[in-house]
Amino acid sequence: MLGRMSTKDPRAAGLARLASLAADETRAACLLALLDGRAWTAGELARHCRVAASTLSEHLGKLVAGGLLAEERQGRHRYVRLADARAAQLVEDLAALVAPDAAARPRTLRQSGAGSAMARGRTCYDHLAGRLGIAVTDALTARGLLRQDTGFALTDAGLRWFPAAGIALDRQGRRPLARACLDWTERRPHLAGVAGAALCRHALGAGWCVRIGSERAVKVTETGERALSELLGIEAAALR
Amino acid sequence: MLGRMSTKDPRAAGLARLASLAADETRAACLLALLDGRAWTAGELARHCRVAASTLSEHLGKLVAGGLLAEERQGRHRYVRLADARAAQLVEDLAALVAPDAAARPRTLRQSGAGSAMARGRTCYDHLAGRLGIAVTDALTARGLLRQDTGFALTDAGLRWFPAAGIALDRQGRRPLARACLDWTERRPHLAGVAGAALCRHALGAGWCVRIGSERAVKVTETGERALSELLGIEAAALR
DNA sequence: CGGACGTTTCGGTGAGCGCCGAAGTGTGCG
DNA sequence: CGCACACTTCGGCGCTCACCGAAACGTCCG
Repeated sequence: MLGRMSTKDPRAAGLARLASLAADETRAACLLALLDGRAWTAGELARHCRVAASTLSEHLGKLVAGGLLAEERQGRHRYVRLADARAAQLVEDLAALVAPDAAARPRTLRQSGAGSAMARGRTCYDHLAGRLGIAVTDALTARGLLRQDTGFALTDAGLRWFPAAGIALDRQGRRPLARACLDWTERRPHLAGVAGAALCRHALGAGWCVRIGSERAVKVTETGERALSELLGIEAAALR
Repeated sequence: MLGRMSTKDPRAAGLARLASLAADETRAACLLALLDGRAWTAGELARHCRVAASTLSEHLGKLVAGGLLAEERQGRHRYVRLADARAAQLVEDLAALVAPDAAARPRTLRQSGAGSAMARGRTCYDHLAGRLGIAVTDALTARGLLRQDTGFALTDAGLRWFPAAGIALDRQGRRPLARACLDWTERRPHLAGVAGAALCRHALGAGWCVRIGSERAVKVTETGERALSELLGIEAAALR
């Protein structure tokens, strides 16, 4: 239906082509996996999706051609990651809109175990999500560093807090400093954008939290509990 | 590929099913048309998309079942509209991400004429877009009523300005007061959310602008030019 | 009541596409 | 140099789905 001569609206054709990239279950699984913000090899994704390497290779070709993924070749490996923040935002939007259905069924024990780890804390592209992400966002709001009542933006106090906490904010580029990202386990917005990414990077770098397994789930360390308590008054109990 | 037993990730299956709704050119054209925020009949959409009524009926069935559209039956008519603000946001996101390609080609004279009217001013779901939307957003920002440098939110002054200008803001519900929506002609964010919708509703109600034809395009009236100039210091020249 | 009209259902058709395995290409390592 | 490994290309299979026209169903109106 896309191959016919475009006697139709070119904008509709473009939108359909873009959406069709995510309209396949295997490609959707790739996009969700890549929401951890890291680069995966083609082989890793093929095993993750349980399809032949040849099949996945074709999928990656389409996703890259469509602009959703960026690729980097290293030797005999092909690394892919989400192309940019806009591509990530699209996947986040789609995932958030799907959640109502998917939230209704924690499958096997193993999956529900992994699910609850994901619900406690995870990364979402390049920022924190899950109860951890919500706790941080709420703490920032309660301390007057982030405003949610009139939109979603840092306050002047918040603008000073980040550098003071040793977290640099890169104000170059068009990416917004703060952006709301709808959390698909908590069903409430958490902090994304430049500030969210900087905070997540710092949290992983300073050992506040560590990744669990190869998934997106993260676990708050004791160091992290102390730091979050001191800096933002987050009680460890809120993270469990 | 979707009909097989779901031995795969259920979240990926849900995302793929959602995306597949927009992955068809005809359905995409419907979603874009419905971005005007109004309800269309099945027949109107069929003519707009240039397909048989029977074909379009099937498309509407899928879009409604998928939760993107809401329908209302009136006599022998079937009215459909975008289901809610989240569905509209998804379509807006997709459209914005597509723009880079589509912006490159204003087709025939007639289309480019309609295109420039759309570029001057239009509605985007339920708020203002195009040069008009950008002008309003910029004016609000310049007057300290809206903050974009730290995210996207009304200021306290902005919170007072709306009621003072006779525009009520409904603060019930989960919809954010202010939200950035990427404009696909201007490539910059304009005001969406509760405040954007209220402003647009007021602008149409008070005769600041009127719709042109059956499309989304709107035209600023002389009354509107005066009001925008007095209230926000927007010069008429900026709207042409 | 009967015709006009908007919408829906149904059968049939053709095109697109996801999947695989086998064979081919290129890289790295012993 | 040659094997192992990661990835890609290709041919073929089977399923899905958008499309149409014809016919059925409702509603409105004269």
